[in-house]
Amino acid sequence: MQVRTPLDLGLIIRQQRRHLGLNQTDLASRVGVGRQWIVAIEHGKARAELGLVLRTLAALDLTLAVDGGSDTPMRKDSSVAPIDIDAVVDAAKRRRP
Amino acid sequence: MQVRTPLDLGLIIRQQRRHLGLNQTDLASRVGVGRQWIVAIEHGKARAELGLVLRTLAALDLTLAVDGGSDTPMRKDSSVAPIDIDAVVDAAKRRRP
DNA sequence: TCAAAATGTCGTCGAACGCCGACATGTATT
DNA sequence: AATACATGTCGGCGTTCGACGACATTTTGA
Repeated sequence: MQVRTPLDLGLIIRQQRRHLGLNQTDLASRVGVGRQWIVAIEHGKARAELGLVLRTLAALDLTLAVDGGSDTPMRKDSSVAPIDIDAVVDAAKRRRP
Repeated sequence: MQVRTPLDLGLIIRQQRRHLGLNQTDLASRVGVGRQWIVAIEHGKARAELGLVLRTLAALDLTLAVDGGSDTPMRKDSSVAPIDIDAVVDAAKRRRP
């Protein structure tokens, strides 16, 4: 499921919470936040703490993933290995000798 | 790329920022936050605002996705359509008549 | 229908946010 | 070596968070 806005996240959380048969109070104590925080996040609170959000997803057995950019690089030229030279040089440069 | 902790997110952001050839100041103004916020998030700040995080990912052309739970259900019995009865009933119940 | 449970909202409070400007250090380009 | 740029860190400031308790409003179940 795609997540573009805080509300997207909130709807997913609510759906999964109900899917697991939990009420807001249950989930709140499981995550370690106040019940009111659950209410807020499910309503798409934009200024919620990142850490609490991640803990909430974990408590609901949901996995978060980021894709795009350097992951799944352009497969147009399939002959050469998908190595990002810039990234390699970059990484090598900032390694402590 | 999997995201389990705020630091995971920070490392992905940093990598993608460099991949796009941006410095922290560039990214900050692109997202609409202070440069210090970029510094913090790349270091795994747990209490960062969700909304700013999402805007940052969008600014970096990264996509966020949630999977698990009711999404990608068990494909063992491939004959029947992958409909979650509970979810359907649940949705129908809370529709305004 | 009625009572219990779930959900949404209010106000108070200490703590932390994110912004800004200014340094300090590191890095690279000449 | 010297300069310019990138990154990390500090303190001050106004704003907002999230916890908590209490209450209002659905929603559920017998």
